[in-house]
Amino acid sequence: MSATAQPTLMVIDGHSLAFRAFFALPVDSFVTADGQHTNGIHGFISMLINLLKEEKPTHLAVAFDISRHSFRTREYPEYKATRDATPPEFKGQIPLLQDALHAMGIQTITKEDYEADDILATLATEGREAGYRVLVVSGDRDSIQMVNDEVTLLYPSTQGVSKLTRYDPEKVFERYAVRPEQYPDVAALVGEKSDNLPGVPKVGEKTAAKWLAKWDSLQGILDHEDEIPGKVGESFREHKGEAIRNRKLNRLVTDVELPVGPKDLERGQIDVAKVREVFTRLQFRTLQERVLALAADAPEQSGADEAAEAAPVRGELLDEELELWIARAVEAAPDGLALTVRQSDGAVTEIGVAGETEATALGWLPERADYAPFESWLASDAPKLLFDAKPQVEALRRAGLEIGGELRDAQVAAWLHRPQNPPKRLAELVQQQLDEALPEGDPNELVPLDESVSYAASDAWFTRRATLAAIERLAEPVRGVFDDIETPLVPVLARMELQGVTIDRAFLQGLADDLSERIRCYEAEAFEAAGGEPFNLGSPKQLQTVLFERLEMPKTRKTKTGFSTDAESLAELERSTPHPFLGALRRHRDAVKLRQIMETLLKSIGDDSRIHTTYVQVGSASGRLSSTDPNLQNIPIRSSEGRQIRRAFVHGPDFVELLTADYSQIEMRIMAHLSGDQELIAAFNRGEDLHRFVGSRVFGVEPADVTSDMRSKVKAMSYGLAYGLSAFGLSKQLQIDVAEAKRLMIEYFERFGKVRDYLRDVVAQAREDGYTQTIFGRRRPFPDLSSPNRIARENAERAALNSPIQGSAADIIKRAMIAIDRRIADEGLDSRMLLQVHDELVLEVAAGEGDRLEALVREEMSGAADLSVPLDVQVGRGPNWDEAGH
DNA sequence: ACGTAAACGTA
DNA sequence: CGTACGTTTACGTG
Repeated sequence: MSATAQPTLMVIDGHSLAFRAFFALPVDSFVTADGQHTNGIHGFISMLINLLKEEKPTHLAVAFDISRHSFRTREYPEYKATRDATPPEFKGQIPLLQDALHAMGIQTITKEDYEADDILATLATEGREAGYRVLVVSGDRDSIQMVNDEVTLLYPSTQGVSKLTRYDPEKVFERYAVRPEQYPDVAALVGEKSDNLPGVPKVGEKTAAKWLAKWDSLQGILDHEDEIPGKVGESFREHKGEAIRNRKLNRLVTDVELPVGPKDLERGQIDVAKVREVFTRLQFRTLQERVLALAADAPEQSGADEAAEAAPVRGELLDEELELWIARAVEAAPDGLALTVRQSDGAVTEIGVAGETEATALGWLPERADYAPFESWLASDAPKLLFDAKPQVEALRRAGLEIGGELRDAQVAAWLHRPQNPPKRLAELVQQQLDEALPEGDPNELVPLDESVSYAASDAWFTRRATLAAIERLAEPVRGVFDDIETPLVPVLARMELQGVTIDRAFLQGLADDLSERIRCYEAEAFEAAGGEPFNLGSPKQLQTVLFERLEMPKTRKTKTGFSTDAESLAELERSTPHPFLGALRRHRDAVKLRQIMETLLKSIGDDSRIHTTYVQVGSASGRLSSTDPNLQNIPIRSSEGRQIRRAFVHGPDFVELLTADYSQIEMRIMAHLSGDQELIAAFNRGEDLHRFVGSRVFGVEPADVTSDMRSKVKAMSYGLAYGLSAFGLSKQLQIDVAEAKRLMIEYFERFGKVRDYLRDVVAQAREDGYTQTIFGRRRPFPDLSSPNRIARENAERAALNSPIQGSAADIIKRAMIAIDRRIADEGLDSRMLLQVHDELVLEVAAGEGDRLEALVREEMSGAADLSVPLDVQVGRGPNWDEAGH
């Protein structure tokens, strides 16, 4: 670094640049393990490093606003009054950024009652007078007035924060056609929307520049205001007050009293230890290296953001060599080796393995004996680290390979951190956990040119490091969920998926064929009723034309694209404007929906006559599983028509029946437990009909006198409460007026006050902590609880209300599944667990095992949690899912 | 070819 | 203006 003859002072507006970076970088890509957003900090530091390298300032300071208030807001309350509140994700980034800057030996300056730009203007003025070359870095247009021959402004382009435009006097003139010191006059005339400062109507930059060219300054224009012709002239004379006010406000103060002057701002030493500490906390691995490289005055490592250091890959090993390699690797890595299984059409093709110091890969061919050491390690109870373990484990099982030991899944660990959006690919996890870019093959290259690069080995290498990092960062109770619930669940789910459920194809096909026939009838009926013209009944758009134009029905509620034709709206129409078309349409809709479900199921039946769904372990933010390809968690049950579909779910040839077991009212029980409401707890312990009991309290009658109408109202309310139901929502659901719904709710909370207190406290606690927690320690962040956006905030409140309840129920059934799976194995039973539908399990019963299995399932499900209320389990058995249900 | 909106199935 | 999901169809955009 060559010393420049003239010292260079760089002054930066910290707030405005961090804010720009915040909006330039995706919020979700920069979050620490504990949920702190860091995108603004990342962008700022990254930009700063580039500036230090390119501009080599000898003196440096970063100025921050202390608050949104300054002498300007005191004098003119409307100044900046329309600014949106700071986004919650930005909150907390500024203090952390200041920590990072201090660690880098960079001074930060604030001044009560002044904005950062005033500090910059003061330092720029003092610096210039003291003979410095001055660089001002700011995202505020008012900074343009500081520019002169010695002071250059670096202003972020509209693109992002990485590109800065240099404004010297020539550049300012080129852009605005005025001299820098005239710029505030332009701004005063034109106005500044973001500061809530309207200007003179009809005056834009062009007009302002023209006037200033003629009369030099706002004062000059005022002196000649009568000479300005036309409408613009009138406008100016009418609104000159605004311009004068704006000009007062945008004048930067150049003599703020500061504790430091330019000479005190010589760049300090980087505190290496502190940089390590702060940057590690922020999980900025690459930036940390870049900063430390800067300190060592060494050339930077070639941008780790673009490509991480390649994995140390060992060539293919066989027999004794492999045995030795694995033995050493296991020895050095008690927390597990990583595994990556590559497959093609469901068959294993290559397996990568990674330890502490090296990774290797095995090209997989069935029947090869030289991989025996690998197979025995695989079957051993040594822990295995994987990203998205389940499909890989299933491929290994299909290849006849046994896999033992804990299956620690990095995707699951990362999901426990951020259950809203888990990493979908390994590359995302690596970026998130290690701040490195995963080396990847060119996706456009069908056949890799360089066969020597094994991405299986490389992926395993990065999987290992990222998995350990993700697990390490789990907060203590969440770590418990990972170790005791999610990790043991992985092989259980894999078994369920591999097992699949048998479908009576002929029966299902028969149902579908019957429906098709009926659909044709309904369709003809509908066209007839609508005037004979055929159209697409499945098109909401065409339907709207028919309903609201041809048949001139009253308009329903609005949707984004027109008027709703959903079931509820059509039901209202049937009440208000009966018409044969509506009935035909409803029957058609119902039948088409059912047939669609049947067709989807038929298409997914495998050669083994079974459907193998995929359970997505990271599929929900609450902790539930989700089911895809096909979704077996939304098979109809409410209508008798729909329930027929469940008759197609049968036991396989080696089994004798299906067994279903479900928790009754588990969410209500969890609410009773969490709230500690003694009356509710006692009712559950007495084994009463809950809704009847609650109904008797709410309506003040004996339980025996609770009518079915009272019971159903109370039932709807009880369930609704756990979802954050409002009086309005309840009134709509029960078809009663809002006042009555409100009365019901008040009465309910009168009787069960602890429930109300609990629901209120959940949200309050979540707002404080930033997350909710289940009974077993699963957490879900809720940043929007402090959102200034009312809609977003209220949505977050309802979700927060529900999440400990829904999440605890998910924890409980997962624990039961693990226990049942273990018992089945320990007791050597041949029966199998097949399906999970949130509060229900479906098992396939082997001959002679029915009673024993039923007892075991009851025991493990009701014993899955120790609550202050019993966990009641309903069990049924039968030849198919419908008859096994009750 | 892909994404979004509307609709609707489950707990 | 009730939480959590997944799938299909229509229809718009490339």
